[in-house]
Amino acid sequence: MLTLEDARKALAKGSVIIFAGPCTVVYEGRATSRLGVGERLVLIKKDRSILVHRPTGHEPVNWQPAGSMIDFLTENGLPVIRASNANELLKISFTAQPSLMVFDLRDTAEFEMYASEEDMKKAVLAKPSLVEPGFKPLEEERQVKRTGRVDILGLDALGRLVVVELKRKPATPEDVRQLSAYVESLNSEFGRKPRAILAAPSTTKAARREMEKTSVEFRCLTPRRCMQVLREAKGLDSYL
Amino acid sequence: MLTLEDARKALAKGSVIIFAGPCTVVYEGRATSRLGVGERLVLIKKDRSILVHRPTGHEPVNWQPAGSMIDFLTENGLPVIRASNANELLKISFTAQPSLMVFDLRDTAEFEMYASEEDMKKAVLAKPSLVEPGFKPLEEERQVKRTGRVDILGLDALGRLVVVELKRKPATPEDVRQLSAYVESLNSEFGRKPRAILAAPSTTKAARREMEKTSVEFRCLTPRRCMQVLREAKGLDSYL
DNA sequence: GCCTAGGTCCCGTTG
DNA sequence: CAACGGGGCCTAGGC
Repeated sequence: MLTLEDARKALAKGSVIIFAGPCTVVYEGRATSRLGVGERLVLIKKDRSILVHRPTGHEPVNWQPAGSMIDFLTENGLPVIRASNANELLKISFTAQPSLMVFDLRDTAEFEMYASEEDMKKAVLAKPSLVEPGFKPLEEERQVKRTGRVDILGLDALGRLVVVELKRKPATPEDVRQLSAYVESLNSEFGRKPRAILAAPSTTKAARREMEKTSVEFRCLTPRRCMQVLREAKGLDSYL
Repeated sequence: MLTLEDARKALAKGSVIIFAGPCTVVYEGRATSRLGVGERLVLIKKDRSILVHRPTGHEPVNWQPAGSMIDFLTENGLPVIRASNANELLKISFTAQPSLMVFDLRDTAEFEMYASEEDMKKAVLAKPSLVEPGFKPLEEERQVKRTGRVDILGLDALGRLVVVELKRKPATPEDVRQLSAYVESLNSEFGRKPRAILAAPSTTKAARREMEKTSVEFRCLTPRRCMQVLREAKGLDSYL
């Protein structure tokens, strides 16, 4: 039978802890929440992130991000977990003795994710015609100066400035507004409107309406196609 | 020693399952990911949501939302979990015998959250002067017709139409664009520009610039203040 | 430290 | 069903 003292030691040692049992949960911070008695799992990781999971749902019902201060207390003979940081407090009060499990997890593997918006950008830089024939991205340095608002700056076949926004999901009116706001700021800076191209697998209807109003152009581009292009480019690289 | 057959039965019965052990994870779907060998916790909930947790970090490294199809297989004498839905596949392959835990969690409690944007709206409807002296929200019916884009429609002390956008966090340029897009659509519909008020605890600098350009007004309003007003309104209700 | 943008975001609500 | 916006979003990157 593991005790709170075991939990303290395990956490100090860098283990992962799970409590399983009936509890109530109170949270005060950016918002406030209350959760009555029910049986839940409480995960405490070695970085002192903490998750309260109900028996359903992808998302934890309550949590505290990594780096919080974790205290194990006893109130009325039952365990209480306090997880706090500068502005927030999470308090988990068990209403019966929970079971306690300790895990020593070694995990140093790298996590690799593909088909992100960043990958789409790499693909377009490797093969600019994905945007349109004759499209030429500006050199990296001039890209960087404009970073943060637009994904790719370039010139079209006629030498006109083009701002390209990439989306891995169907484009929304929000995406269109973001792009046309950027066009406007370039316009007032240089006195000339650049072309704007929104490259995404599709658009919502409202986005399409917004595009017509603001003369943002749509170019169909899927993450899948971009990954193909990246594979081909890589294959070519290793061949050469 | 629990077996995969036990896991199948537990899941069918509505229990929550945790596997703990070394595994690799492959995901194919909206994106693609690869995770090499490492020791992790795999939670499978009764709604067949599934979470793969590494020893650090609030977020699961891989997952599948509720309702996926879960298969427990054996490959080379070791357990494999396949969690799939129409378009996505998550495959967890253990590289050594994992431990298996089963939990029967009863949890029917209601989760209550306060200080949401919705609560801010309630507070303003209870005490419209939170927006400005003389502000009068339109009746609920005329609100509803306009729902989905703007939080509150009302009239100011001079009878002018006012659209109010509430935010519980510092207002961003995106928030300003959203509001002014709405103002524009009302303008082209009625031929007259309504006033626009963004009520939030603060604004980012870029948002402030965007507000000046588009004549969106700022009103400082915190979730905390709104909760006070709601408590007072409630207290008054129970007194009357 | 603030601020911005992405995410397999998830999730609820509405048309 | 798509679509739209909130969230204690979290997290990574820039400045």
